[in-house]
Amino acid sequence: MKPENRKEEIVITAAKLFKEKGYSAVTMRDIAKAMGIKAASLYNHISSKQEILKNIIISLAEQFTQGMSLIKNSNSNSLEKLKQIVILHVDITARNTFGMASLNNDWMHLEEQLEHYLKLRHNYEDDLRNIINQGINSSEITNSNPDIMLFSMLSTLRSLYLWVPKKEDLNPKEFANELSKVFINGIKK
Amino acid sequence: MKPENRKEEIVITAAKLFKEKGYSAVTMRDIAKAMGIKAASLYNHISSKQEILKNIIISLAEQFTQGMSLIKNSNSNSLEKLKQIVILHVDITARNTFGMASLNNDWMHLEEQLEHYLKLRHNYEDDLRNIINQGINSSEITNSNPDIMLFSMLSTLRSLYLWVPKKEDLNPKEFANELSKVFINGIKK
DNA sequence: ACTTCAAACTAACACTTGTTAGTTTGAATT
DNA sequence: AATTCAAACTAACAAGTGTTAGTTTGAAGT
Repeated sequence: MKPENRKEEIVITAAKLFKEKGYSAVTMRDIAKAMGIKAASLYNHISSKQEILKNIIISLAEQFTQGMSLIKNSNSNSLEKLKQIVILHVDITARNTFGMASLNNDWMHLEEQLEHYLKLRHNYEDDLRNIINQGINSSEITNSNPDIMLFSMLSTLRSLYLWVPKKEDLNPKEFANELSKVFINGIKK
Repeated sequence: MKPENRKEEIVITAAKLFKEKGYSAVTMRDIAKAMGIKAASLYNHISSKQEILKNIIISLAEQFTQGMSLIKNSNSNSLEKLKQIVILHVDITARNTFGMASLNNDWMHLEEQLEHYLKLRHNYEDDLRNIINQGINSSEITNSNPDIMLFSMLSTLRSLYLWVPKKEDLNPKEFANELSKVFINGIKK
């Protein structure tokens, strides 16, 4: 039986600091100070700094993988699937703004888990690309460069962690809905 | 008369490494090794690690500011201005993929120049927001949440450094043109 | 040949890093 | 009252950090 609570506190505190300064610039002493304890005490709950990063990133990456799996196997059409993907990103980001910063900016500091992470990310991108291509084939989506659409969507969705916290007035559902409209219809009147 | 060439080499080498691992994770010894010299030798050309970061980021930030100034004072309509902004980003990014990573991810490690940088960035965002609002007023742009359009565009443009190097087949002009189409018309057929 | 000087070097510094070992605390359980 | 144990502590480590001081190298200009 592990003290899962205290460990979770450490991971959350660390994620907050990682968002501000990045993994490498945050020291174990920084994390400890933010919790009001000494650095050595952290090791009663976690085994290494690396383990904190792994906990933040891998759990998020797997949430995305799982969400994508549901969406791609649903029988919605492509545009509906894309909307659901926007919702997936907004939801996960809204529940974990701090961790999303690490997922985006500190994944390269993963050690043992780097390969696993890269595999998940690659598969996720492939799934998204497939949905776009299916949309082009079914004439739901305009037949221009699918990589550019993929890039544009993914860049925006990956940056959500920077904007979601600033838009607390808009609830996640509304935010996702407005954002989908921009992707799908563009900004032109 | 300063050895501006060697200094520039250091800055470029550092930017490459900063892109891979981030400012904090790159040591002066890393930079030196990449140039085939010893860390202490770097100090014949630069005064500190911080100065390298400043050189990378501030020059880029000022290029954006200058470009924006030309665009906002032109007498194009709003959609044309937005196209020109896409071109601005693609051009600067294509000429400096490494530095753009630092601009996006390491600006918070600026010290003396942090305030200056934040001011430039804030003004840039305001200018872009104004162009969008003008487009809404002139009925060129759809009257939905302008912050979401701003966010979507800016996220994509800021992530260009990740994608431009992978798309060497597409020339910058074409890339910018395709990307503008996605922003303006969306992905729907 | 002599001087100059950019640009490299060696050696060292004070400080910070992640982490370990061993110890103390204090509340809950027996 | 005695025991247990999670969770804190102090003290220390080996390695790595940015940076400085002083020295050597070697090509270019006189």
